[in-house]
Amino acid sequence: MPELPEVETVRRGLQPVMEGARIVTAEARRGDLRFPFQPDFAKRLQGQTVTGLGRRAKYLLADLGSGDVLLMHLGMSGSFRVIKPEHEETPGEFHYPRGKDSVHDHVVFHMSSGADIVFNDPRRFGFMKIIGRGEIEREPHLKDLGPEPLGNEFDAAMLARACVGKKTSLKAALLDQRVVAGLGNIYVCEALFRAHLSPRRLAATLATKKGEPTDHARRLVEAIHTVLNEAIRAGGSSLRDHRQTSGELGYFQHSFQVYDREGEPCRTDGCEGVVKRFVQNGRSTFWCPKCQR
DNA sequence: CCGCGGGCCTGAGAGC
DNA sequence: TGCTCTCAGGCCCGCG
Repeated sequence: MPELPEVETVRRGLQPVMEGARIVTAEARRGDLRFPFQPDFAKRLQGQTVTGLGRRAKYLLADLGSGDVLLMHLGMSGSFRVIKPEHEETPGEFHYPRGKDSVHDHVVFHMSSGADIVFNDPRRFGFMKIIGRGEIEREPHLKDLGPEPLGNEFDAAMLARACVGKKTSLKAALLDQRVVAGLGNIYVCEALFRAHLSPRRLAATLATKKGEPTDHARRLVEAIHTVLNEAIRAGGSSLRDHRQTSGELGYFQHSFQVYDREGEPCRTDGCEGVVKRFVQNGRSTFWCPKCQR
């Protein structure tokens, strides 16, 4: 499921009920997700105050009062939902479980705010892991990540530099989290479309020319900024699993220009092209061969 | 070192 | 209805 806009949507939904609140109890309702839970995972969270909730690429990081950090990843199908108390009730009163469809509810946090936070992940490609704050830079999942696409350091010069010597397609380069961290299949397709660049183009063609980033690199950075910001504003894209923490769907899928639009007309003004699909590195690429070069 | 293909899981949808 | 097949928003690993 989740690429950067979906994860950021989840972060914004969880922040008000997590930050400043205490995890009264945590439950891991099975032994593993993508990896086995650490021994005493739930116990180590019990009683911890969440002092902040951040995001790095597609990872969520909850800072804990103990100085530890809870690292969370949603995999392909992970989602969080917040179950709020119906009235102003005594904190400590739990509201979960609820509903029948809870087989894939794998982790539950009972918060001192009165909210229950439920992590659901049918495919179990997600994971949670507690690490020390000092270990963040050495953490294998984080240490090779490239720049945040919406951060200050990600610009045309940086992208151009990252493309130097790349022997792969532009599509594959943008999916490579070492080049830029947070894009996935949808937003790579959408950004390439908006920049009118072919997913088949060699990544190295964006590389720095005589110390100056190419216009193509500038266009692409601009397209990435636009598409991510719009998607965050829309609460992400809901194809099947993604939900906002309120349970509402995101609605950026209605703004897709190419993703999942095979055979439909290109939406570029004056372009008579048709959206095509083909497989690149084992993933579907959607694009308009007429206006993406 | 780099780039690619397979594998990890479950569920939805298409086709028969 | 029910079976089988393909495909899905991510990432790790092993191979060449």
